Amino acid sequence: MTIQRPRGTRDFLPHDAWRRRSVARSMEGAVERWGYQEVATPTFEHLELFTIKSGEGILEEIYQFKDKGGRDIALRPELTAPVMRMYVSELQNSAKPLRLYYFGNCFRYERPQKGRFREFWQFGAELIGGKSPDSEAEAIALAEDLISSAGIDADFHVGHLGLIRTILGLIPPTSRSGIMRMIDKKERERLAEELERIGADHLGLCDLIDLKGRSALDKAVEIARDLPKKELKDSDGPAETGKALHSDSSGEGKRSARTGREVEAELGLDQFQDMVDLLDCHGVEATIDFEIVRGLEYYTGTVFEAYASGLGAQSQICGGGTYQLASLFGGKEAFSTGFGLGFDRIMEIVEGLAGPLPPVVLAFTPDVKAEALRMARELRRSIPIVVDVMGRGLGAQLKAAASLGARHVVIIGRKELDEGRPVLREMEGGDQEELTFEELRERLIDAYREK
RNA sequence: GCCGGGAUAGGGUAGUGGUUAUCCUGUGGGACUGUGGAUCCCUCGAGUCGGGUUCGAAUCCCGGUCCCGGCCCCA
Repeated sequence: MTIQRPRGTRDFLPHDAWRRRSVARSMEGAVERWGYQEVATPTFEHLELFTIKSGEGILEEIYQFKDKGGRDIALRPELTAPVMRMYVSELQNSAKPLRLYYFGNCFRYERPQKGRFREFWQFGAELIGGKSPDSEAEAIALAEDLISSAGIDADFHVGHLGLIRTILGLIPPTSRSGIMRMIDKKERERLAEELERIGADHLGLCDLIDLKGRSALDKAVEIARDLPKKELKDSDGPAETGKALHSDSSGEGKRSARTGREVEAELGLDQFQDMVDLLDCHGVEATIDFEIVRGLEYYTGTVFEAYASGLGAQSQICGGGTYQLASLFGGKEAFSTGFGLGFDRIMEIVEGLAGPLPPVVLAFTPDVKAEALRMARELRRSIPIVVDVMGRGLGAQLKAAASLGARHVVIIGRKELDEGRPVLREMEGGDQEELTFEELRERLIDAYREK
């Protein structure tokens, strides 16, 4: 009986590995043209790093264990927290903003299904050190560039959490997470019923998350302006108004005295407007969509997601937003915008990639093996060269070359060596010619360039 | 964690309780120690695992594992 792979893991055969590396290289090339630098963090971290950020609830989906020193260790379930941990401990004093990217495997103990595995790869970037419409727009434009560099079309949806958080602040805390879930799950009817039940149906939440596209922002601004006048109808008690607003302290009286414009600014909607305009300058088409909430864990402003065109429910391939995590890990507060790309899902969509180029085979008669190996060594400085290790005769070597898919075979025997003119054989068609070593080398290099 | 469908050589498959498990492809070798994918011959290689029923199980039953699809979840 053979040993199986652990559930939810995959082997990548040469063709798959080549495709993945090829796409990863395209994305790396693209992200580096934006001036981002690669970073790498450990595959495992202290468990605490992830529970601080995401809460104890994630424990059951984390691969964790005690090491031999009794430490609680976790295989990383994502890469934002490790990168921010690294930032806090080693990069806090570098010039801002910091532009970092990463590509690495992550682990989650989940039920595998289409596009979801227990070991999966994330490609992501973080722009650390500023909370400006400019940096948010850059992050989104970068994400868009990465996805298209993989040869994929995606629809971008951008949203903003300021207003939703404020409205949620008017809702009894016990109802909030349920409401959030319904928004996230797009359970519109249940959401409406629930809002009505708790007397919050007049706050504009349903209207807000229905807002899509160009006019969405104006309408959101209207909702925001009306909001201060509103209180919960017959609710069980006063909700913790304003608590969800990230500027921590504002009394009720002061709040309601504000003008609509101030409220709008405080919610960040004006900045969001700027960001959307900048996206235009970046040449990115994105749909404004206040339904994007991304779980609301620690995102503070703009949030965004991307969906691959032409796929169904599994189509989300990117998610990100603006957050403040540095202080959680003991650093000075720093706003950052980042995103992660689901590399495996992208690979499921990518098509039209060729495979690796087959090598050139150097075939030789057994009596000149030593000379053949020397020649192979020379050629290998420029081109992939394969020589027989099975002790096969010349005919069998050619047969093997054919099944490797080789397009060229160099043939040498005593005669070719004596004349100093190896034979180059075109496998397709069977043309052969005798060349000097230098001519041979040039010819092969050219042939390799073309493809 | 839940529901459903699966699992037979490396890949693809046939086989409804009965000798030695079918075929294709593939691997290695040979015909063929100076010219390829053809042909022929030989070889290698399999019923997911564990229990049960039975004189006898790839086949029927139970459980585990893994895969596929869906639910939950998705930082």
